[in-house]
Amino acid sequence: MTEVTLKEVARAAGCSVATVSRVLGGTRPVGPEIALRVKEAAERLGYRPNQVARALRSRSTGTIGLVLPQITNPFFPSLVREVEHALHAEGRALLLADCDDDPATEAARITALLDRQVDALLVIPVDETHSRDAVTAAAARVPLVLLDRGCGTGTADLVATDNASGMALVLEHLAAVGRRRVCYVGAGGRDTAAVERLAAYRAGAGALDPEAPGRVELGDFSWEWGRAAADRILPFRPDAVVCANDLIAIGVLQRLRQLGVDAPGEIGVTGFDDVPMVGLVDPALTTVRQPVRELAAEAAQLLAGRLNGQRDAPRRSVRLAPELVVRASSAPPRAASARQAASTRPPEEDQ
Amino acid sequence: MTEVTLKEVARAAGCSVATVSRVLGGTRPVGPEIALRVKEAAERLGYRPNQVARALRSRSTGTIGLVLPQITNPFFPSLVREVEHALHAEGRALLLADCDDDPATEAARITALLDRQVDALLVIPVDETHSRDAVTAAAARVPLVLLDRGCGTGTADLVATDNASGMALVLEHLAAVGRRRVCYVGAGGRDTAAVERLAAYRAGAGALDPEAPGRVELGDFSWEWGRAAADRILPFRPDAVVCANDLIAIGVLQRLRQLGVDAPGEIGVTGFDDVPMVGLVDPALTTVRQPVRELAAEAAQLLAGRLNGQRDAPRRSVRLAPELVVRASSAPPRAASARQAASTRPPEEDQ
DNA sequence: TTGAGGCGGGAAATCGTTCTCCCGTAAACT
DNA sequence: AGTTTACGGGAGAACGATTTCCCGCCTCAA
Repeated sequence: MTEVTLKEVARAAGCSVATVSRVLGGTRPVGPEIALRVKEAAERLGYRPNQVARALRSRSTGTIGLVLPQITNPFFPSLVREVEHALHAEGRALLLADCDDDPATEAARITALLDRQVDALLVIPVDETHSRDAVTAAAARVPLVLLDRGCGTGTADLVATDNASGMALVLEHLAAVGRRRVCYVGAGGRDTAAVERLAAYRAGAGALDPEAPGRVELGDFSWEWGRAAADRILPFRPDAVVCANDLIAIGVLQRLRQLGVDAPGEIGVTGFDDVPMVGLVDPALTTVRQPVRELAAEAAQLLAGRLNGQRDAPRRSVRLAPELVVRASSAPPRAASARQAASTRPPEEDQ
Repeated sequence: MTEVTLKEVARAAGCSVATVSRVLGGTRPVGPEIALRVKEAAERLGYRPNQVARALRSRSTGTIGLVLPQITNPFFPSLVREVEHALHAEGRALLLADCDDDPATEAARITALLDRQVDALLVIPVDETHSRDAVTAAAARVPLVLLDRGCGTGTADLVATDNASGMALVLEHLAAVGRRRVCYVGAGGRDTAAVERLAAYRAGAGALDPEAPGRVELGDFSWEWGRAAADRILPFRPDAVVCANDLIAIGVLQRLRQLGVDAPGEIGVTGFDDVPMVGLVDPALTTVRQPVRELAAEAAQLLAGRLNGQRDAPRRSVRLAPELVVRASSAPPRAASARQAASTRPPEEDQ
């Protein structure tokens, strides 16, 4: 009554375990009358194959490890959700590991997952440089796809948002609504999200104003930093603040409001990620939406490919284009000329 | 070079696999010189025990399944984080399953995890009634702890916040700041969070105002509903709105501001959960903080107990007391008498 | 009629552990 | 001295599936 095994099904169906395995797995043709008896017996006994035994024999657990910096970072839950759905749709399961933003914990989690014989790993690295050793070591043992963030170059497959083009979209948009005196509130972390967005800002802001690439304040990805940064960028007298993610942008907006600065009338603000909570700030935040579902789907597909023999295909690096979501926080400034305002679509209403 | 097994370590150390297993597992005393040779060989070869084989033999995977309604619900990430840390600290791993708020998916995920031979399950049920069958069936096969939400009575162990006392704290507090004309914006879902909070409101609100228990609007746990509900409760002319969770409260606050209603001057608002984003609304939200870490720790400990033989101990139901966090959104109303205001601690500053 | 080939089915090896026997030898007791 | 423990160690049976052989039978062609 405890656990129905192949052997018991075999006895009930009056045949050998090999035959039962073949019927249930469809591995080899089996005579129709025996096949029926087997299926019936399995059904009647409520047989469920033991995945552990199956894994031991076939050297595949059907399990994928996901290692991420901090599940409490509001960008990750939706990504985790999509990954979970993509994997379960293929009959795989997800082992989740949270690193607390600490590279040492990350390394420990990775080896723990490898010990559990995961078929593959999805890793969102904590730190571009400090994560590298653990990631490359792991990539030598199982297929490994870096997700959302890179980690050195060429160490593993990568599926991430194209941060550079996202930032370019933001800068183009700001130019279109007539903002020139932009500045940047970013994160000083060594993860690629922080690094690439900053680099893209520096590369693109010069087109708006030669001084703009220099007007940069770096902290972390929190709204507390956004609040603090607001005070530090005011001396620049900017007409737009480009933020490295939504949390920072929200903090900036809050502090500006507190200081009585009109946004977007006086200063426009943009974010990055389009996390759910941008829907509740006022003014609604213009931001760059990461293609979360597509990231997850692409990563899952890449993994599936690696697991089906394409183990030694060349490393792939997939960049998915993000989408600019224009909302109220970057509406044309009060002082904008009529020409510019007319040539621009009005920001969409707060959803 | 692919995978170091016990057999290879045994050969390198010049002894049998049984001995190696005993040395590494500490199962039985082994002669000191052989023990040293074994440890050295294992170290040198970089031996890592295959957890799958170990699981098959010892009938324990060291793996725990966590089944939750929606990881994108902002209350869950911190809970998941604490659970993950608690489990990894004991050398276990976490299989995560997201149900999309759908009982059918929930049932499928549960059986998928059981097929994977999880040692135990943590379940945050989607629906008090529709989740019941799957949960009781699963509880018959492995230790199962319901987390944060119940599911019928007596079907499994339970670790949750004491919603009733949390709601009581809110009502007491509102009384203390001199608010009487309260109403409730809740969720009509069949999960216990919704049900218990509503019941506690109905039970306690009568002490403030005989009419209060009747002033109830039910929707779901979203801030969209909070916005909509704000319009529906205004005809009550309340001086306080008690919300079933923080998202609803945030929506209510937003809509009130939009309508030009002064909060907390005219209407006080309270939430429930203390999710991170309450830090960024204005006025800062008075809410009930769930003891997330303690919930996770208690659940992990309960599981550990069940896994160490106390399989048949009587079902436990642990309720942890939440804590009222007083912030600006429930400050005494403008019209409050000096007597009441004086007898009340001023709301703490926005953190 | 007979040998080759296909096909349905079973026996048993295998995956990498853990754990139960069992066997020697040395120490301790009668 | 003889018998019993105690103990260190090995051989091998599980665990529950998959998979490789191999065998008997039936069919078809020579």
